[in-house]
Amino acid sequence: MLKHQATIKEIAQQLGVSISTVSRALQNNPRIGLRTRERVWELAKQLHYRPNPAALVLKKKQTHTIGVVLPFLKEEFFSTAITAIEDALLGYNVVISQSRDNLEREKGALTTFLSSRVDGVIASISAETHHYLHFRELENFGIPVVFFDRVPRNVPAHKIRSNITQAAKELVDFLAGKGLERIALLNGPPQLEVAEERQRGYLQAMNERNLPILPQLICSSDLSREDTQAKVHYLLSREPKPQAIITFNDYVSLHAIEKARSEGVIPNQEIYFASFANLPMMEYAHFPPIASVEQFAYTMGQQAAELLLQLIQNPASDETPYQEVWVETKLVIREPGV
Amino acid sequence: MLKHQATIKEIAQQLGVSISTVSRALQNNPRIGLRTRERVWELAKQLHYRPNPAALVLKKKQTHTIGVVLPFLKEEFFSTAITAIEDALLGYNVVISQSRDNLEREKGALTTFLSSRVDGVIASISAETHHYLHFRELENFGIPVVFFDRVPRNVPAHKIRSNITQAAKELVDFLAGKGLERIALLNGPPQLEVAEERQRGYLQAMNERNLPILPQLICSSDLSREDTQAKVHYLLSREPKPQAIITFNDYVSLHAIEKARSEGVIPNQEIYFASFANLPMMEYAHFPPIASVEQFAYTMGQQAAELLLQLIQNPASDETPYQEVWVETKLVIREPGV
DNA sequence: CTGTTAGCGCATTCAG
DNA sequence: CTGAATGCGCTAACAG
Repeated sequence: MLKHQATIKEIAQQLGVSISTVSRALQNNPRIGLRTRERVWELAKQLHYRPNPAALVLKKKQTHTIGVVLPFLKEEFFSTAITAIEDALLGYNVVISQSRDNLEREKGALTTFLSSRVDGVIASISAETHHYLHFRELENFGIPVVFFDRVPRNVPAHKIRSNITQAAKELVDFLAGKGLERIALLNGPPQLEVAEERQRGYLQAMNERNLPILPQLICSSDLSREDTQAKVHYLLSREPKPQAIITFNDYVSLHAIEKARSEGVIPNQEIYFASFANLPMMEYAHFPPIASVEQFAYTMGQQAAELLLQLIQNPASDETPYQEVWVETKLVIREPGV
Repeated sequence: MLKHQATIKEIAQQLGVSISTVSRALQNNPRIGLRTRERVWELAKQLHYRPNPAALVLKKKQTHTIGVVLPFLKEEFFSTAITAIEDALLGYNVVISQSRDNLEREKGALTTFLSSRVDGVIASISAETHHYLHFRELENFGIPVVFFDRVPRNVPAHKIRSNITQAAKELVDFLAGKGLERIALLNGPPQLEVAEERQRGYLQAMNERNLPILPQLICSSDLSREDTQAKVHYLLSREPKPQAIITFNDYVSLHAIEKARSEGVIPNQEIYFASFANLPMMEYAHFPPIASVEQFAYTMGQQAAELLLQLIQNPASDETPYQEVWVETKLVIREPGV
């Protein structure tokens, strides 16, 4: 039982040298004699010495910790992004916090991050988030914030995003190519820029193809299963019924399809479903959306981490412009004949 | 732009009092006059003062941080457990690290935890982990470690576990009740106690029911899709073929079923599949296992967190016995007529 | 009721 | 080549 983490002071005492000698030796400072350095290193190893990060933080003003807030870890899109962030931020501690699509939780996470003096923050905002003051506060303290995927709307910030507008157009084009006309949009919370973009792309494509834009076929869910299914019920009771429904993401799609089936609809036959994310688990789903926009979660996480790293290293003066990085998407079609 | 976190020193200077007065006032120490306390609090608020945790750590020897290592965040069982841990450990920072079923990564995570002086660790070991020295090292430094679900085999430790042996028996009983006799076991890595328990329960139940125990129908996967599918190929080429396959968990089951289908088997008709975990996503799977053991991930995470909290608070002398907590399981049958 | 001081573990400046 | 002294932000024992 050691029960105690060794300090340079102890090493110094045992070796009969001064603390600063040990400190320097441990940093392989050439000013310290080779012989001494070796002795110090040896004893350090023997005592399982590890520098106390708290002391380092106090001196260096850098915690080597970054905070990540995102809605749900259980969504594979986000857990994959986390993996990328971990990989890109080797040497940093990554503290993760789930907002669970709740603004108050999100604020709480940021407060914790501020208190613990993280060096930077990566965020994907909650479905409830309609202002970004809590993020701005971090920036006021010089802590850079990079958003990915769910970025705030109409707000200058560092953003890693997919070209959702374009992807939404491709989705409409694909469905229209199948001869479908009444295409509905079951979107996510309007305060999310990614929702606005879906709608923009949807409208553009519908217009370009001279398809009818029916306001009653455009609605949005707060992403809960209940709300999604209520909206599906609403859509299915319109006249004429939609022939296709584009949903905010694969989870919404799954919930939507479940509801549609319970109302007697045969998915991707009577009504086509298409969505965003292209989660791996869709491969095993009974009734997956027929098409989904692959969003490359790993790449997004990676880009976010790399940008943050850059912002942390370069002082980030007040004049530094906000960066926007665009990540490719890819339309994945699931042919029915499996 | 503030760009600078205020300190008690600054507050003290601006108020013309001493540092310790401020420190005490902020702790609402009654020794400080009410008037002074109010002034301190007010200025602190105004300056957005937040205590520097690094300084606190240096004094108090407590980081209020706990580390969690587990195989994959993207497995819903684990992300749910994390959520429970977060909920139970309010006020603590939770640092998460994925081993990705890799021993070296697991060791790396623990080294980081040791360096950063976490107050405790919660772990679910990797598929490769066959010794626990890296965990013992933390304990040698007085850092308590609680394992959940994937606990090390034949090693005294704090463990939160399901009664897997019992659950495995129920699984066999269920399948035998359907008149099936040749029941195979596609298990996980043998070094996991949870794998051993599956086998124990399987063997017991098979024996009690006088069913044939065929060694060639018992094998284990390293949990990768490839290995799982290779083992399925092996099982399907035995003579006589198994009538049912119990798999390590739902993911293995999904991969197994996928392979079986590609070999022309109709799942849960020609060959029945049953497994552990009962992931919510199974509800949407095309060919889910017919039965799955619900393991209550949230409860397990919660119990782990609560036990850890207790260990952190109670000094944990060398005499403290290792605790074992058992969490209920529940057999969930998915009736085919959906 | 309040101030002074020491010290947590470490890097670093200034002296030898 | 090495040591002494200082300070990072904070608490707490000791002194008034």
